[in-house]
Amino acid sequence: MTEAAGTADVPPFRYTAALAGDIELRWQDHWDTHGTFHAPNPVGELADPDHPRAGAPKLHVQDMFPYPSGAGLHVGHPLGYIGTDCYTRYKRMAGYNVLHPMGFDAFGLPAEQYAVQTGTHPRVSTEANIERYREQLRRLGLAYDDRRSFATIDPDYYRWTQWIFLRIYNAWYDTEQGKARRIDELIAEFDSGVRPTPDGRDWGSLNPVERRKIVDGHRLAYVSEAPVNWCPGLGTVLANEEVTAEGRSERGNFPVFQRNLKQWMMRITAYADRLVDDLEKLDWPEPVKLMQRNWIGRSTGAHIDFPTATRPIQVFTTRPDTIFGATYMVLAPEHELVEALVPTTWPEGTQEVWTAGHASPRAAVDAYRKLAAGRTDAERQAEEKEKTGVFIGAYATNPATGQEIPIFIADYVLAGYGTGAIMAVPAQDERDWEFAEVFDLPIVRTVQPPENFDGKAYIGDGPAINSAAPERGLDLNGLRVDEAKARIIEWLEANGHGSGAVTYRLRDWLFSRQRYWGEPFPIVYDETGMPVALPESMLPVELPEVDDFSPRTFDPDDADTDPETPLSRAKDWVEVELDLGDGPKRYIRDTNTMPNWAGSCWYELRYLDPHNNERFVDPVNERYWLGPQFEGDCGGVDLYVGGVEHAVLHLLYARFWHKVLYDLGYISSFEPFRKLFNQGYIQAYAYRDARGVLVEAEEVVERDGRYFHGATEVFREYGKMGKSLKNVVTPDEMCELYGADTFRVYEMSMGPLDVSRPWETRAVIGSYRFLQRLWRTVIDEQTGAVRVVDTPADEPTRRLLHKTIDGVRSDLDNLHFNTAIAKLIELVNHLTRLSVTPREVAEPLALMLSPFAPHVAEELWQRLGHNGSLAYADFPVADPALLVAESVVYPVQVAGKVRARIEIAADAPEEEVRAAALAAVVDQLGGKEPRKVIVVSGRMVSVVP
RNA sequence: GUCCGAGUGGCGGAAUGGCAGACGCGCUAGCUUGAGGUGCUAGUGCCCGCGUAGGGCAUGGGGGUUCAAGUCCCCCCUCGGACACCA
Repeated sequence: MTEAAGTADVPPFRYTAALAGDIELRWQDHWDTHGTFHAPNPVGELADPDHPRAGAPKLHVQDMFPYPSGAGLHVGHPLGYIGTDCYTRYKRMAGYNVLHPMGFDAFGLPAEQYAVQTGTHPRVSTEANIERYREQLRRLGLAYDDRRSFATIDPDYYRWTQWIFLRIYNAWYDTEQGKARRIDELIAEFDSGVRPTPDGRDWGSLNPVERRKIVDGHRLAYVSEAPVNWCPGLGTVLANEEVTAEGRSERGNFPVFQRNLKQWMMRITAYADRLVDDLEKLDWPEPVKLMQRNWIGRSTGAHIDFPTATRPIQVFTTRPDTIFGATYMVLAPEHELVEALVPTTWPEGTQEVWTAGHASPRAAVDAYRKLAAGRTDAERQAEEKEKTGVFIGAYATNPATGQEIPIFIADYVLAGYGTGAIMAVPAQDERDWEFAEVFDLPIVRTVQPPENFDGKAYIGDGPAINSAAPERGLDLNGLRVDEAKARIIEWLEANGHGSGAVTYRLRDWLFSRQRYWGEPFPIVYDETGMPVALPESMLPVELPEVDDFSPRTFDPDDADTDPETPLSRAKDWVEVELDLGDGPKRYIRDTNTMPNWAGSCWYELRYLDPHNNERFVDPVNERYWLGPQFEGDCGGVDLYVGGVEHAVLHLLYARFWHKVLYDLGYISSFEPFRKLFNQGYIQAYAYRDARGVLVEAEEVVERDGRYFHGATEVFREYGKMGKSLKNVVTPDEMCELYGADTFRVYEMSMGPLDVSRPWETRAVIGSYRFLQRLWRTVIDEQTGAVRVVDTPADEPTRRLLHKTIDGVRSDLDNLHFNTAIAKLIELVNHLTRLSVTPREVAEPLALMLSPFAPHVAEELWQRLGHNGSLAYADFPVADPALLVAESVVYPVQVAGKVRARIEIAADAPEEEVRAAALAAVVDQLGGKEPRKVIVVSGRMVSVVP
C-alpha cells in the first residue's frame, strides 16, 4: 500500500509520503545543525547577543512533560505538543523570543514494577524509553530548544530537587508576615527572646534536643507521626488523593488502613489562603480554578464553645448567625470528648427514640460506634442518606439562648473536618433538619424565609428572627445574614464564647514513599534519631544500587505491618560516617524516596537555566522569562498546556513550591503558570465480538451501520486509545503513510484543541490532499519547476489573501488552529482555480503554512528563492485597506425570513440601503407600508411588515 | 445527590444576537488509468416539487425575550467528567 508512490502514473514531482519524508528529515537535520530553535538567555552559558531575538519580548510556552512509558507514543499524546509547536512557531515569526522546551518526568512506578518483573534496572529501561520518545517527537518536527531538555532522573536535575527540599525543610511559615522565612531567623527570634516558645518555657533553659524539637515543629517539611494511609498490599503509604472513596488504593485496589507512621509531610496548609486568593491572578480555565478552590475548601465562620458538665465542646460553623436556632449538638462518633461526657444512666425525660432501645448511654454509644466504624464509606452511601445517630445522655449549654441542648453522636459529622462537632441548626441546614425529624428535635427558624418558600431548611439570606437575648446584650433580629454574622462574632469574642475562624479541607501533603525509583531525601538521622539536613556540598544524594527494587509487600488485609523500603536493604548506603561540622560521626540515611510529583514541582524553573551548576536558576534569567510583567502581576509561564487530569494535584503542588521559593527570595514570580490551557483527548473506537473479546480495530469494516471483523459482527465502544483495547494508532505509522506535516495538519484540523474527539485514520487523507494541492500550486508535478509568476495577483485573489492573513493571525493568537487551517484550505482551493500562482500569494502562503506544516513550508520557501530557514521570517501582516470590501451584499429579511439580496456600495448611506432593500421586497409587502425597517450597516436589512 | 462541561447533517466540526452547516471525511456522478486508488472535476442537511423555478422544516425537548436566537433567560431530558453528608 505504501508502494503507491512508485507506480508509473504518479507524476514524478508530486507531494507524496516518500517526498514528504525526504523533506522532513532534511529540514530536521538543518534545524539541528543550525540550532534554529535555540532561545537566547539574557545571561550565562545560553546567552547570545547576536541571536535575532536577543532582547526581544519573551514568550515562555511549556507543555506538561510526559512520563516516558514503555509503550511509546500513540497519536493522542502529541496533540498538545503540536498545538504549542504551532503557536510558538507563529509567535517566533511574529517577533517574540520564544522559549519552548521539553523534558521527561521519569521517576515513577511503572519502571520500578518492570524492574521487579524483569530485573532490568529502572534507569536502563527509563533511559531507553526516553530515547524512543525523543526519536518519535523529533520525527514530528517539534521546535524545541534541545539544549534545555532534561529528565527528572538526571542527577544534575534531582540534585536541585533535593536542594529545594532542603530549602523547604529549612523554612518556617511566619503567619504574621504571611510568608515563609529561613529557619535561622526563627532560631534567632527564639534566641533573642523576641518570640516565646510554644509552651512558654524559657528558650535558654532548654537542652539542644528540646530546642531542635521546637524548631522541627515549625519546618515546612517535617517528620510526622500523624495517621497515614498504610497499604500493606503495596507496601507503601499513600496520599489521601491516592485513596478511593471506598477506602482502597487507587492503584491495585488494595485495602488501605489508617495507621500512625513516621512520614515526611509538607506544610502546604500554611499556604491555603494564598493558594486560593492568587487564583484570581491566573488566566486559567474557570473549572480548574473551581476544582482547586473546592479542593482547598476554605470556609469562613466561627469557632464557638458550648459549655458542658466537663469541658466545653468547640464547634466550627459557617453560620454563627443562626446560633439561636441551634437546638442540639452532634459529635463525630470518634470525638474525644464523648468518653468524658457519657453518664451512667439516661437523664430524666430522655425520649425513647433517642436511646435506640439501649438500657444505658454507655451501651448506646458503644453500639453506635461499633456500627459506624464497621461501615465503609460505600455502605454509608448506599443508605440513601437516612440519618442515624444516638443521644449520649448529656447536655450542653447554648451560649446565646442559655438553654440546655442534647448532645448526639452521628456519622454525618466527620471527625476529620472542622472540630469534629457541630451545633445543629435544623431550620437552616438540610442535614440537621432531616436528623431533627428522625429524632423529634425542636426546629426554630432564625432567618425569615421569603413568603413563597415552601421547603424545609432555608439556607438563603433574609432578616434574622427569634434571635435576641437582651439579658446577655445580644440582638440579631432584623439583620441580614452578613450583618448578623459580624455582630455575633463580635459578641462571641467579647464574651469569651468563641471567635471568628477559617477552616480548610486541605491537609498537609504526605511527601514520602517507600519506593526505590524516586529522589532520595538529603537527610540523615543522628544518634538522637532526629533528622539532620545534609549540606549542599553533599548533593546529589544518589540512589544506591540494590538487588530488589520493590518495597516489601504484605498480606493486603494485615493492617498490623510496617513499611520496609528497598533503600533500607542497602546497608552500606544507609549507615554512613559523615563530618557535618562537628567531626566524623555515624548517621543513618533516610530510606524513603520523594513522591512522583517532586520532579514536576519546579521544572518550569530549570528549563530557564538548565546547565547552571551554581544555582537552580540564575535570578536574571528567571526574571526575564518568568518575572512579573506589570505591578501586581504574578509572573509565570506564559502558556502551559496539558490535560485536565492534573487540575488539582500537580498544579497545586507546583504552585506551593513556587511560592516557597518566592518567599525565600530565590525567584521573582509567585505563580509558576500564568496561563493554563487544557487540551482535549484523542479518543478511539474499540470493538468487541459477542463474547466480549476485543478485536483489532484496524481490521474492522463497517457495513450499513454495523461492524464486522471478518464474518463476525462486532460492537463498537468509544473511549481511550490503548494497547489493551487493540485500537492504538501511532504517529510513526502516520508519518510513514503520509508524512509528519500531514499528521500535524490533521491533528490541528480535527477540532478545537480543548475538546476531546475520536481519531479517524481514514480522514487523514483530507489533510494530505490539502498539502498536495498546495504543493501543486507552487511546484509543477511533471517537471518539478517552480510555477510561480512575478506578475501581480488579481484583485479578488489579493483580497482573499489579506482576509486569510487577518483570519489566520487572529485564529493563531487564540489557539483556534482548526479554523486557521480551514482558511488556508480556502485560499489554496482558490489558487487551484487560477492558471498561475502569483508570488505575492505563494510567499505569504508558505509562511502562514509553516506553523502547521513546517517542513513543506521550509521547502517551498527555499524553492521560492530564499536562503535558510523561515523560522525567523516575518509572519505576514494584512493590509487593512484590503480587508474592507467595496460592495456589500445585504440579505433582506421580511418577517424574519430572507426574501431578497441587494448588492450595494459598502459606503452607501443607510437611506440608500433602506430604499434599495424596500424596492427589492416590494412584492412581499403587498403594497402596504412596512411597520419598521432595521438596517444593520454592513450586515443586513430586516423589514417588519 | 452536588458541582462542572457538552448536545448542530451519515461523521469530525464552522458560525462578534444578523443569510445555520465554513473546512474536511464519507457518499453520488463524471474524468484520468490496462486495472485498482491516496489523482482531478462537480454535486451532497431533511421534506414537497420534473426542477438549476419555488416553497416548507431544521442546531436534544418545551417555554420566553427580540425586527432577528445554535448563540441571551427559565424549565426539562441525555451524555461526559469531578466530588462524596465539608458544618
